[in-house]
Amino acid sequence: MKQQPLVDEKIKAFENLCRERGLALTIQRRIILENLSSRYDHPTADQIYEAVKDQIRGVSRTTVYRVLETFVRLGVVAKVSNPHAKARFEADTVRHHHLICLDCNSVADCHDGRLDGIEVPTENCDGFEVRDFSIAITGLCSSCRREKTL
Amino acid sequence: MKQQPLVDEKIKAFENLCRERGLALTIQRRIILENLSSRYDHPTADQIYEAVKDQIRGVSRTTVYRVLETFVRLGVVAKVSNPHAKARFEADTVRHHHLICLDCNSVADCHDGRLDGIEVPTENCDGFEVRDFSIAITGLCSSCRREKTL
DNA sequence: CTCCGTGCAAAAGGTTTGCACTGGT
DNA sequence: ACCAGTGCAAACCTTTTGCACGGAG
Repeated sequence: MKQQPLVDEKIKAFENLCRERGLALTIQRRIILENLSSRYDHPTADQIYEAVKDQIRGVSRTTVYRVLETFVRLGVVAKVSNPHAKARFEADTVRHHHLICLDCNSVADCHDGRLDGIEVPTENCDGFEVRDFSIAITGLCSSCRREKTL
Repeated sequence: MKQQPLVDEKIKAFENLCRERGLALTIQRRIILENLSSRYDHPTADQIYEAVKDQIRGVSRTTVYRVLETFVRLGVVAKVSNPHAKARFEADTVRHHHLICLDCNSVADCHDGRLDGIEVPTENCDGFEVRDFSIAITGLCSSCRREKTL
């Protein structure tokens, strides 16, 4: 689990954002953000639903989808690109990259300073205005690698 | 449109692959590959279906999905990661990167030599075995940018 | 001639939408 | 008290699957 302080910060920042914009700080939003902030994996909407349904009496899958969509729109969480159908989410908004396993489809984070300095062509590509970038590294995660050699 | 020679090469390579592996070179496979190889965008399975259904009498959506899956398995085309639900495909197998528009969700290619030299940490990340990588650059494409300033 | 590949229809997810109610501000 | 946010159910859309037929090797 991530350090509690990080989760608290995230929640606090979101509380402020809600106040600023007059958004309702509902139990659903709070617990979903709390859950997503405290995990390392990149859960799908459904996995988040499974995780929070015991904490929020009678929460619906629909709400999870809507809350996540709101978070994405606010820039509080990110939708992770991956080559599979399901959308995956993460609360880490610091620039980092993703290790995507070709075998088990898991998505792991990779914070590596060496990759931060990469210069993305800002002007060259047909007038495209660069906002951010992320590297998707595909390969085999350690556990799938282990299985292969067995 | 891409230069015709590129399409021809792609088809020829696929013909050889079929011969080698004893795969059937059906009209469906040929026309779908021809279509995907000749376009610059990153069409969804459905967009390809729309494009080829007039050329292949009575083709079914199912076939398009299955043919694309076959191509991906053979490494002839790639499934592009993007932060939206639908899978997108491309026939360009040379390493390159993607410009993803936050506004219109379009995916454009970016071949930039400066990005080819990037050293991805091969050993650091928890025993992950790196196979390949691709950079997803998010921002605004030129036409969406133009609209915004209007 | 033999199967692989296809078409059809139906199922299986994942995600979105309309509407009425409820809880946060 | 007002209205954004939620729950429910149903719709929607993409993708997958089972089965029988037909065409490529």
